[in-house]
Amino acid sequence: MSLQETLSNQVKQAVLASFNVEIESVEFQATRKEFAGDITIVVFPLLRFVKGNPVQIGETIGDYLVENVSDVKAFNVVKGFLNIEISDSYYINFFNGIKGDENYGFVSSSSNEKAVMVEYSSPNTNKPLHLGHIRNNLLGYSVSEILKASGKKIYKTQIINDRGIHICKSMLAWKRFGNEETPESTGLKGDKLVGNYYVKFDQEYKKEIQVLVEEGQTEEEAKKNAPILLEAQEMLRQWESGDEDTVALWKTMNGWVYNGFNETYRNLGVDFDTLYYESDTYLLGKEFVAEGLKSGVFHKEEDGSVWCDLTHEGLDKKIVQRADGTAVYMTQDIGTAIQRIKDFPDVGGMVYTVGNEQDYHFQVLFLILKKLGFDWAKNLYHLSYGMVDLPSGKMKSREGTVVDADDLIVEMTDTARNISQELGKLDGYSEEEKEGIYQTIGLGALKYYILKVDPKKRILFDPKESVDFQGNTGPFIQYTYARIQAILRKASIEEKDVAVELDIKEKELLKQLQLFPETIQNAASQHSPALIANYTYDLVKLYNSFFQNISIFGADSENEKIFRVQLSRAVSNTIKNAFSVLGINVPARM
RNA sequence: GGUCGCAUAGCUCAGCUGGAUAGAGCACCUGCCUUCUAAGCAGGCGGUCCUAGGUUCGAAUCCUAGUGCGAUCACCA
Repeated sequence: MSLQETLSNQVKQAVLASFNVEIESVEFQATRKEFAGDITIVVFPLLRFVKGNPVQIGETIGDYLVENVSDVKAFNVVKGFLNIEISDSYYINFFNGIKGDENYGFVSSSSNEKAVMVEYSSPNTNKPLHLGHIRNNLLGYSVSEILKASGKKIYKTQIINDRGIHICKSMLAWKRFGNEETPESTGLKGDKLVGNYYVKFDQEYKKEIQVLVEEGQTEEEAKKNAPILLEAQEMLRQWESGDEDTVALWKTMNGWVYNGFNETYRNLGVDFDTLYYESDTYLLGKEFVAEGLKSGVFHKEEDGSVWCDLTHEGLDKKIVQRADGTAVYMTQDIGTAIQRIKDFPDVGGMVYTVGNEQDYHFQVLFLILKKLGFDWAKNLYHLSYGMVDLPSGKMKSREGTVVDADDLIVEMTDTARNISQELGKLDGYSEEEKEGIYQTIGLGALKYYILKVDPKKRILFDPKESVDFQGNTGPFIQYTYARIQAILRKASIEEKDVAVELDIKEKELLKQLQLFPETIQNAASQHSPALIANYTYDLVKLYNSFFQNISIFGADSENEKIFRVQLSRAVSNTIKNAFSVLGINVPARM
């Protein structure tokens, strides 16, 4: 039983014994620094049941707790706050229980629980990944790892948008202007090469519009009639009819893009358990339109289009099938969700990592799936996140105002290299080892910078102001980890449980360590890596203060030295575990 | 216009189910490297928690209305 549960029961008994009243719950909070004590019981809520002066009630309960709970050492009452001092032995016991646990904070998954499928990334195959994708990838990966750490089984997936007019545009431009260029012949990453032709298409398209306008067409007509666009549309029709040459080119160019994406994913440190391709799934869902019509969830208009009326739920009417019988985006998503459950029958819920511009779409999607009667539909979660904006406004790939993912990773690594070389602490390491550390730090800075912010909020990213390496940052936390490793390398202690008198800083560290498991659970239920990031920062702040103010090797007694080394190790292990669910590595030196 | 989200220090952000004098980092200013890694520590400066009402013993937190910013409301995906 946790301390809080014990205290809660004892407080209830105290109130029953002293005032003859039964209360349901007791409210706790951490004691503020300026008061003596470790945990505080708020007396005010009890006033509803117990008439009297809050201070006196607090005193009465305090007396009872000191008398009856061995871990309660002393208490004081300030206004309606009952501050309780907990004995050192309680914290020492806790520490000895967890200090050897490498997986502290993590819950291993139980086989009888349903798995969760997390979708993230899901790019289009006509252009390279940018900063917005980075946020998506980091969030999706981290939430997956957090859910895993909280005891869930996870499948990471993405749906690759590999078909449609956008990829035909790149294909067409390559055919016209590409001179048989390949990633090999140009030395370009495949996604970059294909992206270049997407831009090329747009440039040509604009030129043709210009010409048509000069010939007397309106801008609107010109946009529809530009020959290059008509040709791209024709290409899409050919693709849909299975034209061999078109499909072959499509496969080749998508293959280039996948190679490029995989390199970026590898550098970013994210991965997937299973992939879905829109070219396979875009026809799914129509059978459920028929079923929904039968059950009355959907209805047909005179022109043959099929709709779902959600006005009773406070939403609009939503189309699920066009008049010509073809599927729309919503139809596909319905079909894909159902397909996933078929493919992975142990999945009982899904998380969609998609930007907040699609909030409405997912609200509707989840509602429709519920109406269609799927019991897993209640376990769907849209991990919605704010856009990453630049000072100049939104990122637009066609206008070239994007922060390229690969470039950014290189830049961050360069910054880490510069700072590190200036500090010169890596002497004696090989160049290869050094590069690995630079990348760990650079990526750590980037990932932490993005993940520490509440997913719901927008991020303003200024490429001119480099991401910080000091203060509340990834490198700060990594630095503390490396610092502890230096201690551990030098320390030779006898491994045993020791009992020492705790310094205030040591006690604060133990309290913070105690919070880690519940922080993982909270982060999982709220789908928020930011909670882990902030927890870790608090832990590291406390450790650094301890480190700088208390000597480890210069401890007064051998037992104190042993305890401090063990405490340092437990802190570094917790940092490592916390960062692992954020997808951030920790260096042994930096 | 309807709906959804956000608004806290000059800047970037915390603030858990309502609790004590609202916290960090950056920036600016002071100190601390001959001793375990100074990417650090100790301290200073800095607040109309968007506004107005309401609920409550108690509101940054909950409710209502308003303001500002963003998103969305396609037989596009």
